[in-house]
Amino acid sequence: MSTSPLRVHQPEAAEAQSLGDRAYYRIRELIVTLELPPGSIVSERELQDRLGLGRTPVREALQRLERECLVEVYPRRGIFVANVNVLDLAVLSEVRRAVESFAARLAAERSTEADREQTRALIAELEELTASADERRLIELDQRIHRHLWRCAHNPFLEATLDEYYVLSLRIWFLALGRTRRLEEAVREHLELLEAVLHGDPDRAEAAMARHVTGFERAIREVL
Amino acid sequence: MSTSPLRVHQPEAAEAQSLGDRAYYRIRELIVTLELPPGSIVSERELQDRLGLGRTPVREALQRLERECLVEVYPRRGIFVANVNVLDLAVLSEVRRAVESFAARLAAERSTEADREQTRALIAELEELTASADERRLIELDQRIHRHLWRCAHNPFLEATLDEYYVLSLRIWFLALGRTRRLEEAVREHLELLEAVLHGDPDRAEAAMARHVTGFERAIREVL
DNA sequence: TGACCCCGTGTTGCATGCAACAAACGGGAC
DNA sequence: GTCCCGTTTGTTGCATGCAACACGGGGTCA
Repeated sequence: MSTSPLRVHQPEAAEAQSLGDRAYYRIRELIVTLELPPGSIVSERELQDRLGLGRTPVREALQRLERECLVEVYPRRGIFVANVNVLDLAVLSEVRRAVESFAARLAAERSTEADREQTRALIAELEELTASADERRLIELDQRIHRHLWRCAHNPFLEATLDEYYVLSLRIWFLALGRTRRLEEAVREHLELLEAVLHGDPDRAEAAMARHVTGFERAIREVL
Repeated sequence: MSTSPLRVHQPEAAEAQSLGDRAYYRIRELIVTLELPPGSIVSERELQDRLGLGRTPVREALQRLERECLVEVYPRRGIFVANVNVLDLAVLSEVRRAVESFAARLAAERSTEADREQTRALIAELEELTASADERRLIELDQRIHRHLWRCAHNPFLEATLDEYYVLSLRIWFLALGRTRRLEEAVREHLELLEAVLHGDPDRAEAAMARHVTGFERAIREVL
């Protein structure tokens, strides 16, 4: 599992981060990939040993994760990986549908030529992918596509907000991993979405993203 | 100044919070109300003395504020209150316009009877207020209105996200304090907004909120 | 006069120790 | 057997100490 090619995106710096940041990204990945499953207990001490880090960085990371609803801290009792229920999925998808759609609209309006270059590259990747549908690879690509679109929107606040929501969604996706059967759909949705952004069609991009998020929600809910 | 009736809303618990939370809310208020002006340097040590708290809670608060773009930490050099420029206002308002509008739509769709009761109370307050227009009182009321609407939307993620954005906007409002001249407008906008929510008219609520955020942005930009 | 170096001071990053509290356990009384 | 209570263990909240680094000032040398 730890040799899996799949990773929750760890931004930019390979090394340059503080220990607190590194702890954050590593623990977050453990949670999102379900290596630390929902409801499980995690103590600061255990994470210190597991990550080979001191207590301060681990604590910083956990506080951050708490604010992002990935763990729940019960003072002097323990820390638990947040549970997931179908209601969360609805509430979360509702916000994502609105905000991601808006970002897609902006992306269609604001893509620079460099942005479009990358968009074309992603489209090419998508077209190659269709046949050999490995879901983990699809997750990784989905992630890259969303992140790319956020950047194309050229609004850092939006980017940060969507990243937070995306991580929560991604964990739910992992819960459903292997039981969903809509890869082709997803690919088609992405293609239309990217085409719309590439051609600077905000309405179509917004609608395509809304459909994509809705489709994602439905597919997950079916098997959750 | 510290006796001002105006406060950045400090959620629920009067006492029950941890020291870290208390440090967070107090420092945030200092920053939003410009008692710690943009660009000024704040050291952990100084805040410890000022708040009478230890270093750990202060550090936790500062890290949180850094993630929310209220301070900037330069490792081993110092911590600065984030600067504000007109570009930030545009980028921020853009997101707020989209997300607050969406929340207003949901509020119109989902208000419970208890919610409507409070909405009516806020409308009454607004109508009384019109004459004696004290801007600080207006800020306080604006804040209560927005928070109320978020709650009416019944989506905790949305609420948290909008709170974060609102605080950033509020600081900018403080920067322009006393130089804006659109109180009547704001009141009218709020009235229409609340009426639309009260009567369960999502389209009108959404549009009213979009106008409100846009109007706010323009009014501030004029004097910034 | 100007450039350079050394070192003192201030800052944050991180480790660690102590305290407060919550739960679990065990023994005793009934 | 059951209930109650003291103790023990584990957990996080917070304070504090040390280290690494950045900057500034003063002195030196050219």
